[in-house]
Amino acid sequence: MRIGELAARAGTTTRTLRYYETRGLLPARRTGNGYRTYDEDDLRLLRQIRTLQDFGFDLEETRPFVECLRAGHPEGDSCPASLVVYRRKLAELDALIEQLSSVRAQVGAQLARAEAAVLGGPEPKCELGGHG
Amino acid sequence: MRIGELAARAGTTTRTLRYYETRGLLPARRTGNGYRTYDEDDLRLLRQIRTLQDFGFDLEETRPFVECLRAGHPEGDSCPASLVVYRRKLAELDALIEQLSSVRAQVGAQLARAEAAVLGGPEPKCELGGHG
DNA sequence: GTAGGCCTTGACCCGGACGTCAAGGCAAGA
DNA sequence: TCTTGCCTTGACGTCCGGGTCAAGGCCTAC
Repeated sequence: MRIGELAARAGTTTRTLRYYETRGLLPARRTGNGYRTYDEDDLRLLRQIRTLQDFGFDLEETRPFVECLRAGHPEGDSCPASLVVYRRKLAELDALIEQLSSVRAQVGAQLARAEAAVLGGPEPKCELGGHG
Repeated sequence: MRIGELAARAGTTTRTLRYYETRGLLPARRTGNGYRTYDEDDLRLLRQIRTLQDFGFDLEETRPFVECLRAGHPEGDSCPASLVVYRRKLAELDALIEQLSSVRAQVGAQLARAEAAVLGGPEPKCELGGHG
């Protein structure tokens, strides 16, 4: 199939596929007139990339999965390198969620304090340890 | 004070202050020779901006707080517009945390599945299992 | 008078994942 | 033949918060 069909079947754009090719992630064969041509295996690779992208993996992080599939393994995560990426991503997610939760708590406290100030006058000035 | 001193006292850079000025967020008075000049109130505005930036607010979101202070209110969040930003940010944080938690669960499940497959699953095409 | 440190504006650079033209080639239908 | 639609490469734009020069002005100290 050509680039337009592949893009449509994967729910993405031709621009994206050309970009992946410049990154060496999804190279294409060419027909006589220079058109890119892809097969069902390429669609599979592309869907692996897209799934991981939807999870927030950046392009480089999808590479081990793509290479794993291209090497003939049944799944993109059938290789140790992919598992390494999974574990690193889990650690990143945990750290990020923790940080965001902390920020959420602080912003929530600020909002509560500011709302109280509006209602009851400018008595408390600090976010912690109220007195008086 | 001039731009270098203000930057140093706020723990930021002169480039950042000039950038804020282009955004209309922290305009500066000028001396006869064209140098920017700031006072203690500007330092206060700048610190408000930096605090919110550290929380992940983008620059535009800090504007209501800055204008609130500039209007003479005791705190940057003493104005309704600031509270609106607080609430919207809380909603964004909640949505983001929820989404990341969902992704975290899915990635965790994928990792568990892939690890199980490596240990005992069907892998006729390769011998990643190690111990057979 | 000159070295050094601060200041000015302008302009380009970074990353990530593409979007959006521009100019033209190729294939198929009416 | 002409139109339509898909394809090609190349190049620039986007978002965001600045970083990093470069060329030159201002002020002070020695």
